[in-house]
Amino acid sequence: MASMVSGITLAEIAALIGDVARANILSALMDGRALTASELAWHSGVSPQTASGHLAKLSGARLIAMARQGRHRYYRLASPEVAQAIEALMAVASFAPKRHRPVGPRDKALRKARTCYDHLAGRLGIALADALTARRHVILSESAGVLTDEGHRFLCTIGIDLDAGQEGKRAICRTCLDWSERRPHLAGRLGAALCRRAFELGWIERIRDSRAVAITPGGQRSLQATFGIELA
Amino acid sequence: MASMVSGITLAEIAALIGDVARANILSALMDGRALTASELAWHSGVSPQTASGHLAKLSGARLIAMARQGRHRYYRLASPEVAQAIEALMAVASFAPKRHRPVGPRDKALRKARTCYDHLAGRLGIALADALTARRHVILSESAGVLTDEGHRFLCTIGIDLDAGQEGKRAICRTCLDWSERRPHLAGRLGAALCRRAFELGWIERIRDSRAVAITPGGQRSLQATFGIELA
DNA sequence: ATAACGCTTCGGCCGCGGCCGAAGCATTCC
DNA sequence: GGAATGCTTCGGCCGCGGCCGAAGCGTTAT
Repeated sequence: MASMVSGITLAEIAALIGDVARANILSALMDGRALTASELAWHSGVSPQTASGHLAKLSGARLIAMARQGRHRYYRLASPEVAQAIEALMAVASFAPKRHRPVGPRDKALRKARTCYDHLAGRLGIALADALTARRHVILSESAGVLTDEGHRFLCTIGIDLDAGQEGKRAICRTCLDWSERRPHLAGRLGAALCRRAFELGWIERIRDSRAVAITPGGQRSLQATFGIELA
Repeated sequence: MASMVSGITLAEIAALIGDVARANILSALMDGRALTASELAWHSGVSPQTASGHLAKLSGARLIAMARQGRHRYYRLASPEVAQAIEALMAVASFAPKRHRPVGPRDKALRKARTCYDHLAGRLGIALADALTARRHVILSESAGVLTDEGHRFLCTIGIDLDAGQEGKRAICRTCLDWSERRPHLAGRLGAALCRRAFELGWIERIRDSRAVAITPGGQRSLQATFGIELA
C-alpha cells in the first residue's frame, strides 16, 4: 500500500529470479559470457521449450539481453546492475539457516576461485584484494575502494591500462560482497581488467560447465611472484 | 546444474521476495524501523492470518527478525545485507520496461526525500552526497566512498561522532544506488548517522504510512545553511 | 531440394502456494 | 474472573504458472 509503485515491480523482478530454472539460467550467465538457448536449457535442467519461455520472460523484463548469431541465439546478463542484484541475493542466501550443506568437490572449486560476472571471486578474489590493499595500490577504506596512483602504475607494469577506452562511465574500483568468504572483493573496471588479464596471461582457466576457474601451474608461480599470493 | 548449491538457495530467497504481499512487507520495513504484525498486514494488503504465514516464512529464511513485546510482535529486517539486496532489486526494477507510470503525489514525495533502510535517499540523499563531496568531506571516487579527516571534524560540529560505539564493524561510508535518481547516495554508518541526526534536529519528519520524509521549514533553512542544499 | 538443427509457439495437464474463515493460544485490560 | 486484543495454526478452495509433447518457423548443411 505505502509504496505501491516500487512494491509491485520489486515483486515482479524478484519473482522472475525466484524460479529454480530461471535462477539457474541467471547463475550460469553470472560469469559474464553469453550462452546459447540450448546451453542454458541444459544448465537450468529443463526442456528447450520450457527454457525458451523462461528466456522470453527474462528478456521481457530486461534482465538478460539477446543477440542472434546464425541459427543460435546468445543470451547474456543485461547489465552489471543485474549481476549486482543477484550477487546481493546470494550473499543473503549464504546467511540463511544452513540445511545439510553437501560441500561437493565442485563446490570446493567454486570457493577457491571463480568468476563473479566479469571479475574474480572466492579465496583468489579475496587474496588479490588483500594483496593490492597491503601494497597500497588500492585503498579499501571500510569496504569502499579507491585506486591510488602507484596502483595505477603497477597495473600498467602487468599490462593493464585502465584509461584505454573508458567503457562508458563504469566505476573503476567497486567492491562486491563475496558470498563464500563474506568479505568484499574487487569488482568494477579494475576487477574486470584483472580477471581478463589473468586469463590472457594463462594464469587461470575456465572449468567446463562451471563458474569455477582453475589456477594453472604457471599462474600459481606468477601470482606468487606478482602478488605474493599462495593459495592452500 | 553447474552451481546447484548457490542456484537453489538463490531461487528460494528470490521467491520469498517475489510475492506481492511479502515484497510489500519488506518494502515497509525498508525504513529500518520495526513494525507489528498487524501493521505489516495492513501494509501488504492481506488478512492478518495470511500475513502471519508470510512473516513466518520470511523469518524462517532469516530475512526478517522478530522481537516479542507485550502482546505485540515487532518485525524488522534481519540485516543491512537484506536491505542492500532489496535496494539492488529495486534498482534493476527501475530499468525494467516502463508500463504506465502513474506518478502520483505520494510517488513524488518518495522521489524527493525518503529513508532507505536507515539512511536518506531520493533527491535529498543525492544532494547530501553531492554537498559532502564538493566540500571534500567525503571522496566518492568512482562511486566508492572514503570519509576524510576534515569530513570527520565537520560531522562533529553538527553533533555526529562516528567513533562513539562502533556498532560492530559496519563500514563507515558505503554507497547505495538510488533507484529514483540512479546515482549513488550515502549509506553505511555515515549515512545512518546523518539520517538519525536530521530527525533529531527536526530537519525532517516521517510521513505517515510511507518511507517518504517531509523537510520541515526549519530543516529547509538548516540544510541551506549547513550544506547549501536547496531542493526544488 | 531435402534434411538436420536451433529455437519458439501452442495446448493441455497438474501441482504448488497464496488466500480466507474458523478456531486456538497468548497477553492485557477492567 | 471474563472480555478484548494480537497473533498464529488449521483446513479447504482455487488459480497462477511451470512443465512437456507436438507442431511451426527460420537458418545452415549436404
